[in-house]
Amino acid sequence: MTGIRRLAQHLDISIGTVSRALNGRPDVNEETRKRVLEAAAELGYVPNQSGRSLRQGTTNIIGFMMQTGSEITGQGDTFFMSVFDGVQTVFARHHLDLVALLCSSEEDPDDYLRRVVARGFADGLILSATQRYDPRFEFLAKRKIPFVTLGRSLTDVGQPWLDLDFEGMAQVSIDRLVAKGHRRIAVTRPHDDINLGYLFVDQSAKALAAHGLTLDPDLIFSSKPNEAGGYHVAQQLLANKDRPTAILLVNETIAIGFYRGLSEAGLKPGRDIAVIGRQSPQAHFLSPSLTGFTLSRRDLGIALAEALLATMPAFRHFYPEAALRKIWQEHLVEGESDAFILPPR
Amino acid sequence: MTGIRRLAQHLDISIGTVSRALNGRPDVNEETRKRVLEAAAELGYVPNQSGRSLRQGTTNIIGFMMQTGSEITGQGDTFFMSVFDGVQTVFARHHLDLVALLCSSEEDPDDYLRRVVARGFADGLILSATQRYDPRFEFLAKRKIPFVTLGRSLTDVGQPWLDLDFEGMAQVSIDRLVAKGHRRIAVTRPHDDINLGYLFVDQSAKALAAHGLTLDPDLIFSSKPNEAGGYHVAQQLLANKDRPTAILLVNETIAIGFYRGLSEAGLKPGRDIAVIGRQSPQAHFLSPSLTGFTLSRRDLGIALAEALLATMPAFRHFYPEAALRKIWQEHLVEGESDAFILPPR
DNA sequence: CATAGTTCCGTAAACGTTTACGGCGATCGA
DNA sequence: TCGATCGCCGTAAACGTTTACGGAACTATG
Repeated sequence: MTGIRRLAQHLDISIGTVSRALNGRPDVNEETRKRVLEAAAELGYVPNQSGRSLRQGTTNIIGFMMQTGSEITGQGDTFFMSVFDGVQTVFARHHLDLVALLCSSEEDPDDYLRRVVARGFADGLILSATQRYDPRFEFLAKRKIPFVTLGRSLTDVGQPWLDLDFEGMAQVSIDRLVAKGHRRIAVTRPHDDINLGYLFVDQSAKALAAHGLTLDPDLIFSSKPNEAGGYHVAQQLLANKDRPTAILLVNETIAIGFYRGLSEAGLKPGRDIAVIGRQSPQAHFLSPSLTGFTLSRRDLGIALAEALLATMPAFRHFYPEAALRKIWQEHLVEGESDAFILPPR
Repeated sequence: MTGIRRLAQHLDISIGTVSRALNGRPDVNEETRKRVLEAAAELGYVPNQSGRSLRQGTTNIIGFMMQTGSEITGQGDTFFMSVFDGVQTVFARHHLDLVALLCSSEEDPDDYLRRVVARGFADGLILSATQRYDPRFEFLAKRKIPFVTLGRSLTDVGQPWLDLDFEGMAQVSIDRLVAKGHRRIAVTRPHDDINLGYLFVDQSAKALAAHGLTLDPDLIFSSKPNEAGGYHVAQQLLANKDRPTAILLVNETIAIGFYRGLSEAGLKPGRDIAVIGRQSPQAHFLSPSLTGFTLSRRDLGIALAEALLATMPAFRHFYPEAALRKIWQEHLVEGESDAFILPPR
């Protein structure tokens, strides 16, 4: 309705000049630029996205792909919301918009991604929940779509990634628990093929080995990354004939269910068993308070955005020294849940 | 690259025919349609969204507007994710895609919406977190953008809405607590101008009045809709000189923080105070278990999608009898948190 | 004063679709 | 047999931008 044509007509100049004025091109008189901008504001003109995309093959949209359905996505959405906020502060500087691309639980993620790319939805993508082997990487690389992943994978196409320091968390946790006398330590891992599970379990085993201990395969508990999964972990733990004295929870969201499971059996974290997990807005208010790792998700979002832009030709020069690949250290917040010290034998 | 032109050339027919074949137009030979579809699949052709949108002014995208930043969005983890899943099962039938439009916490929601609309992002919108008076409604109505809201508002432009039965929850909760002997009952409400807070508090007062009781203004606790808010509520409650014997928590996510706050003061829900809240995946695993209201969020999502499509001319005839406005009853799941019975005086 | 350079602006061609319009051959009805 | 109808298809004009190109007016330079 209020296209550029109408705006040009209203100002009695050509649409070419209007476009140049709006896009900050140098070859336009500053005086007329001012007039154009004022008129645009007055008439509430905003360029039509379709027309612009069609012409210059760019959408000014970055998509963050995630999966819906409570079964699959267990990451609390407060996690992503905080990350989003960091991402957006960077994008806002470049007039980029962030949208969440929601892959239904009924659709195959690879098919979904194919559709997104073919339709030309976004100029760049952020992928999360990276699988151990993730075919999405190769697909995007072949199409030369800029993307960054939140999470590593054994599939490596040279794209930037950021990840949390799961190895570090395993190492620090094991050392800490062993120092408190624990020798029989359980670990959790997500039930699916998400990559972090492998990293965490492997490093836990290595850390134990360094102390001359082994990771009992019966003490590796798989769980869905949600509260129900945590409850199930507690049940697995209780069912073990030689009950472990400590446990590491790799997922943020399972702590609540795990606490509940223990409580029903009359056990209390920090008194009857040592628990180390991941801090989160929820876990922070558990009782007894959870000892766990944390980091600023907002900063993570900022880094994610910068890493992505650093690979996009149009924005690369803004971020010449962005960290393209980085493992983010988390730091341990001490709570009461790992207060349980095993008496020396 | 692989545009419709290339596809037509490969088949040696005109692009017009190709387009008609792909779009299921009647005036094309079934034989050639088959050839076109096969070739399209073979070459991996997917119509460019920008070109299509530009031509027919439609994007096949529905946007769900939400706000990022942990301060603001406190809706429980998987609440939206489950709703999304319901929405998508309906949209999938019509080749509509759902994306979450993420309004940064640094941007004014009204401005954001203006931009979204002007750029022609989506064919329809779903709004949540409806304010008591919500200017977004009038803006969208004036532009004739189809939209539906998850939540009522005093602003009413005739759009469809769905909402949870906050009045019913207040009524049932109050009746239940009064029957257990409670006379001094506290309620919570969100700290901002979101509409549900007014509904809930008003109805609570009415329900109390029906029993000859009054709602003490000092027992209306405002809180941010997150765990920290719940903790703060507990502190407010403990600071009250004439401590209430029961409390209603209107937000899903505040229960955990509230439990923690009580626990630090040596109080236990169900033993020292009666608590009724809202069920959620987290609350389900609280200990003692929370008595609270729940409903199928997936069904809510389905209804939301159908209500929206029923207002869109292109889809209206598919949903002739969709509920355009409906208050969704929740049902009470009994837990242990309201077991506390006040001895008769 | 002539020439070259600069500054600004208008013109028009793209970008990839969809769709109104018209046309051609074939079929049908009388 | 002839006109009308029908089925199918090609042509070309839109949709709203951006941008390469060229030109007009002015300035600087010799």
